[in-house]
Amino acid sequence: MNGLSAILAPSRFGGDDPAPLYLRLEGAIRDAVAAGTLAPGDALPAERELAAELGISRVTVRKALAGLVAAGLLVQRRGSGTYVAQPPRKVEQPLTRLTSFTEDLRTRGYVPDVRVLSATVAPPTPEEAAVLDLGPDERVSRIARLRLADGVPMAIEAASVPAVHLPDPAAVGLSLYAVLEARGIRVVRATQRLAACNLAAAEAALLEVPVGAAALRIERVARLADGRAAEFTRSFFRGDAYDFVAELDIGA
Amino acid sequence: MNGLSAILAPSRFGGDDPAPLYLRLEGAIRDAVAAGTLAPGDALPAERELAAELGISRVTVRKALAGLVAAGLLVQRRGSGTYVAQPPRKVEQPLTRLTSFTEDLRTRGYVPDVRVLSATVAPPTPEEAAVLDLGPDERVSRIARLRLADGVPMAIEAASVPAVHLPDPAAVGLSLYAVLEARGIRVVRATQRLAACNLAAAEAALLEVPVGAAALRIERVARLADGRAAEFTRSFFRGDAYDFVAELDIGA
DNA sequence: GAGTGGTCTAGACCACCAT
DNA sequence: TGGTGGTCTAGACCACTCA
Repeated sequence: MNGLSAILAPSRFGGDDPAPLYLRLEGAIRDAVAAGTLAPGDALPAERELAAELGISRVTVRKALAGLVAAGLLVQRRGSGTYVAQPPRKVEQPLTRLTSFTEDLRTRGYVPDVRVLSATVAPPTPEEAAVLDLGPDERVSRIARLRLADGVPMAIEAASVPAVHLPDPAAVGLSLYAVLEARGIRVVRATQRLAACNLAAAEAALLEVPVGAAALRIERVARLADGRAAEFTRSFFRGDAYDFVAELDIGA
Repeated sequence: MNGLSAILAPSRFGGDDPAPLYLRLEGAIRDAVAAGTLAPGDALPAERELAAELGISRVTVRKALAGLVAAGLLVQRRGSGTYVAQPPRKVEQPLTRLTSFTEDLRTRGYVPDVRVLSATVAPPTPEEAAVLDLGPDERVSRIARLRLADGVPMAIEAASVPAVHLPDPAAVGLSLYAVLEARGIRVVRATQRLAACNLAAAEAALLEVPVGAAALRIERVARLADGRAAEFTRSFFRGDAYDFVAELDIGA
């Protein structure tokens, strides 16, 4: 017997609230987490136990839990149980400077790390050809990396660079710009597009968040002093772990 | 009889794919939309019909559809049916200038509109008191608005301003800054924090997107020339409808 | 009134994790 | 081995939409 169900029960249950059962259960658990009755790391009663004690079906309990897992409030581990999630530390990043991810994290006291997911050379996709201004007979080097802070996945970065600038993408470790710089390629400015999206299964798995979790999708085109595009990068930053900060001036 | 089920069936069904049924159905529908077999606005077969023709249960069909609704690929209308979503036009906004939402939209060819959700004067919350540097005996004016472009909800804006600057929040229509300016209050710069989040039920309903849809949460603190904070605004921008663009210079 | 999605149930089997 | 979450079923009732 676990007393938690008893704690959850009175708050929104039993009344003649017309809201769906699963939403009432969701709200009750949200309240318990907000009130501290359920602390990060705490295990919830098993689904079957919750269902039995609340007198509702397990499917309904699962629907409530699914909503909270999608919201990042709970974590479910198969074979183990359901737990209150640890709220991650937020990382801040300035939006108006072209900074090194690695240095950025280090100066903020995190231990940066990177995992190279893939490194290939291939003909450009139509999108790459258009953005990087490449002919169909030229080639692009692609490097996909997973960025971590203190061991926690923070972002996926997939960069495309004309192969003439980066013949060996596998040589890239922490910093793409360091490798480019060593070859005399200096990026001086970039245009960044930023939007929110729900993560698909593949990206969610890499970032260790539930499918559908919110992320920032950032597309960056970096250019040389002469205006030629030298890099196209698409990144996915975990929405629950990253804050971007911008200083704005008054517009015209 | 609707031929769509027959079209969906062969692509990933029937094989001994070990993936869960609902994920296979999700993939099949994704493929059909990507291939154009299902075009935006098209109605899908009814849930019961899909279940019957595919020989699976309606609960499983619903789980697959729920994933695609959360991803923004489908729209469900109670009593009517399930439809392929219309991909919305994306609005671009520069991130490095403090611009007027209304003017911004107008110059881009949209018809801007606003709905005032609430306008109140009240004692500050602890958060407002800290950010706006208010004493507990001072008061804040709050104005919550829904921004629309061509009639489509784009963003929710909840602004808090010291009441001495804005005695009558109900007087604010399209532009908060215009009202402030008329009283001689000139905002000259702002700090903006930007993160991705999954929308809760209340915000999702206002923006007419499914619960859990990705949004940009932007918190802005605007300041006067003397550095005093004059405005604190928290906004939620639809992730599927808004792109923020920033020009970056090379960092130190 | 017929059809649709929204909710809910009771029960089943599986894969996985812990002990 | 026993408990956990993950998947799936067949059937039910409701509220809503649309003709």
